[in-house]
Amino acid sequence: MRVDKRRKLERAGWVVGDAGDFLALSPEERQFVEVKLALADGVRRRREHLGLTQLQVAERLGSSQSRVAKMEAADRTVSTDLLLKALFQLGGSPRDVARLLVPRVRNKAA
Amino acid sequence: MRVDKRRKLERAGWVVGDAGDFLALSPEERQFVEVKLALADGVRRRREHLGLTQLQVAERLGSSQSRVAKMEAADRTVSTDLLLKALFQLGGSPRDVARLLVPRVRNKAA
DNA sequence: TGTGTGTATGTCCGATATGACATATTATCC
DNA sequence: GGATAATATGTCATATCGGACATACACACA
Repeated sequence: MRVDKRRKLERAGWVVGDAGDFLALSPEERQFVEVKLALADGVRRRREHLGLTQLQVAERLGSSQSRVAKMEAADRTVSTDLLLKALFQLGGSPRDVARLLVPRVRNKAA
Repeated sequence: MRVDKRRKLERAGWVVGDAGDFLALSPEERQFVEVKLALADGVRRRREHLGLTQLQVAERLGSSQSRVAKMEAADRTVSTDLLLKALFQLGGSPRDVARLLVPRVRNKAA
């Protein structure tokens, strides 16, 4: 696992093997986290693509800036439901979501 | 919209235009429901493919038969988090999830 | 340095999801 | 019909989520 990804996980509050070098997550948990991170990235990318601030997105979602920040950080307290709803509210489609989950040719970045 | 799909939505508890003929959902809500139904179908298909009963799946998930039934029915009270976790616990991958979301060539059924 | 703008983090309380249980429905076999 | 197994539905107590707010941090620009 790359270091930046590890950092991201840690900041998101997931329990990481302290001394060692790898996650103490079961394969299933790892996949779930992977999905959540992908959706979170999708939200951020979509927001930046639209040239919006977190505050503007929050208003559009009927939420708050802090929650949007947490969405993008894949915080433990945000559900995939919330991430999906945010993505759709920002113009995404189920197909877009599917693309986020599959690193195929790597979506035209950022 | 096909009738069977409509039925499915209704049974799942989503508000459907009573007299009329179509959903009173915004496009975003519709997309979200679409995703949820796809995941729910995925759970059922995966369970059946494994030849398990809802009770057996429940034990594997540390949940209950009723909850599994609700998952497969895309009940309002089940989150996409739960559906995703169930799919992974049943051997699915993020890639599988992506496939569920895109009706491309229609996954080899059942 | 100070001011402004955007983002991150921590906490609280009301809202929703979850496992558990009871009970109903459906299907199959005798 | 009765009996059994699988699935569906309704409710409840507790756990988790979500919006709101305060506040911290980061980075400009003057």
